[in-house]
Amino acid sequence: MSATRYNAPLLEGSLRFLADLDPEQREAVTHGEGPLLVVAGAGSGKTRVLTYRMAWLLATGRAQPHNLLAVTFTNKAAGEMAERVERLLGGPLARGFVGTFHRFALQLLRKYPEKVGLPPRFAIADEEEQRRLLEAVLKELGASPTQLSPRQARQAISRIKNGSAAASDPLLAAVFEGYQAKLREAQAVDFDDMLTLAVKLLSENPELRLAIRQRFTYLLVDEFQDTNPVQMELLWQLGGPSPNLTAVGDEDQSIYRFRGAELSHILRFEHTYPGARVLTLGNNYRSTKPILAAAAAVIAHNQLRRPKKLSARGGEGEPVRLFAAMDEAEEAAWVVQDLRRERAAGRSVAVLFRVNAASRAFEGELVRWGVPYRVVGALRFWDRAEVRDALAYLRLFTNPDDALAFRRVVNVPARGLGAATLDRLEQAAREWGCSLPEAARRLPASLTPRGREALRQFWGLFTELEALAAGDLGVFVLTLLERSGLADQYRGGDEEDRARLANLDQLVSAASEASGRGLSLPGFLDEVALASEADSAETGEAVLLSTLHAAKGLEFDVVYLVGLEEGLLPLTRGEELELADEEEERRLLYVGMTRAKKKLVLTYARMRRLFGESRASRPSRFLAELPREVVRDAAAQLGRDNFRAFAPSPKPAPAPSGGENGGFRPGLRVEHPTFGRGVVLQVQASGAQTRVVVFFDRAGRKTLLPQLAKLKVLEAASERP
DNA sequence: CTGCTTCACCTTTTT
DNA sequence: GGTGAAGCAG
Repeated sequence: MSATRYNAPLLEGSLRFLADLDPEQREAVTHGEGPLLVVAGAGSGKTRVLTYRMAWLLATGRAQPHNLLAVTFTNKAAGEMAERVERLLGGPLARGFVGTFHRFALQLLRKYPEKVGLPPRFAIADEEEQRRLLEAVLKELGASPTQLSPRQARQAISRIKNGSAAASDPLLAAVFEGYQAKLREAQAVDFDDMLTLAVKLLSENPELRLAIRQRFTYLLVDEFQDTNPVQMELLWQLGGPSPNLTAVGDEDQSIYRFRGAELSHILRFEHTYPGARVLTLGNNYRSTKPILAAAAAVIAHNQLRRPKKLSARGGEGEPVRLFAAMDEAEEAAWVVQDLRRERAAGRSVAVLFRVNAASRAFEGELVRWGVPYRVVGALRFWDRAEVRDALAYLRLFTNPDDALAFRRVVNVPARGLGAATLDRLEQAAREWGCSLPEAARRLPASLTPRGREALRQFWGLFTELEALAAGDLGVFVLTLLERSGLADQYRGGDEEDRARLANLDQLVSAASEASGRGLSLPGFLDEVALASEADSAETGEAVLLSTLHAAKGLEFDVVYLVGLEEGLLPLTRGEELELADEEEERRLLYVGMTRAKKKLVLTYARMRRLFGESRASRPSRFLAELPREVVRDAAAQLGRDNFRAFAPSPKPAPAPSGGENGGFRPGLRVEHPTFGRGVVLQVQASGAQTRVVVFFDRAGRKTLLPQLAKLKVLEAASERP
């Protein structure tokens, strides 16, 4: 089938959509060729700009659908974006790609596995499998858990793979190597491998790279502030030095540093892509003035950002509300009473918290009052043990050499194939130089007669399933659940067992539904592996309970941001916080605050039970950053908690802009003899010395003494509050 | 080999 | 308070 063409009448008709945009948005949407960064503050319509830009590119004939490659952060965002573009155009986005970096990478790898040395049906190792492999590697290397825990190793390896760290430690290097070997042996890749291998694929195959560049002539990236170095490299492979790249992002909403995201990608965009255009969307259409003023005041304390102004187009509205609870129970009770009133008034409501564990108190309270709610970020459906067992069977069916899947389910339900049998199989696999499942198929002589028989039965199931492979996936999965005994495990049990059965039912429905969309079994498994929690965060009638992370991109009439306490937001593990970490915590708060359209409530508890035991807690340091005039009860509440005294003494306070600090103020473009050009982030007056924090295009962030550093002022920055 | 009990560790945040 | 590994009896 040929690509959809948008003919002239439709074209003219569709350009009318430009009238929906404000001048800033229109400027971004109608940008021609070359790299473009759209700095889009919270609620400034960035998704609108991205979708309208895609529509504009199509409607003006610059691109055909298959020329568009749009990358979003979640699958859900991708779905919404595609839908909105299609609605604007009244036509399908056939063969255009709209999805996550990972999905794009996986698609490439599925198409050309042999070019990067992968077996055609490689598996995707989930977190638990990663941990298992790492435990084994660490054990083999004789590393004590105090040296390097599997968890630390996983984090470190992930950072190395996504390019935000190097393997400098010898032990870590050895673990890395052992881990990769085991992954390959199991014919699996982990999440980070998808990206690194996609980069490898493109960088080592010039003809393929060229073909892809010729096909995808327009690149669009959402949430650009959360890209990590490998993703940047992938973009580079896809677009080269002067791509038609539209990057949309906001450094104030970067909340994935822990996952390797680097703020410098957005802050240094013009340097990475010389000649790039940078546009700013400065109108916030989401929140009322008090909400936005409060959020802006908080985020202004960050140094690693472009100073900018976001003006509220919304009305005055009610002040931000602050509530101090005795403990987490009172916090939940108060919030639920308040949100019941809001719901009665027909407003959408969310409760946001820093850590998943905080949702429990609210769930209890909501159940008590019969308020419908949805939890995002709790144990994901796809992560439930019974679902994973079933998926492992499916994986093994898809790839008979998937050792990780085999290991998971040979003995589920128990069929007498325990540790001893697995040891023998492993031994045999080593001797024969084949995969573990392959050894199990060859039934080595070392097996006991019972083990042999059990394995025969086990494989018999797969033979039986062959006959159904071509049919409906739902039927296939249902048969699998019955014949394997997975379902029987939970029959006639307690409430928990019934819940498990219900989950398995849901899996059957999901498979059936995927089948209806034309997905094959491998396609279904890939989709499941890439599914994220945020994907399921529908904003319906129910109250949404969500982590701050998972709430990014959503909006609600009323937002309750709870647990604003030292140690919880900012989250610390005992030790003090580095500046970069504190700033990320502040951004998290900012993201949460800017989800609110009409009403924002911030709460904290003086006593919180975390971990079984009760601990006295202090209000978050960020509360001291709220401008009192927009916060109701602030003086009373904070005064009662002697809050100012609690607030840790801040770093040298940001100097008032335009002050007497040698003529430097945030936002100024400057030049340095060694570091080159940059922008002033902050001016610190401490004693007689003035220090200037500058973010250099090439050299990154530096703190300088301008008296010594020969900093030259280039120009006044465009935005000035 | 299984299923039970006990014990340690844990907690960010997620594609 | 929850999970998962380890240890032990049948």
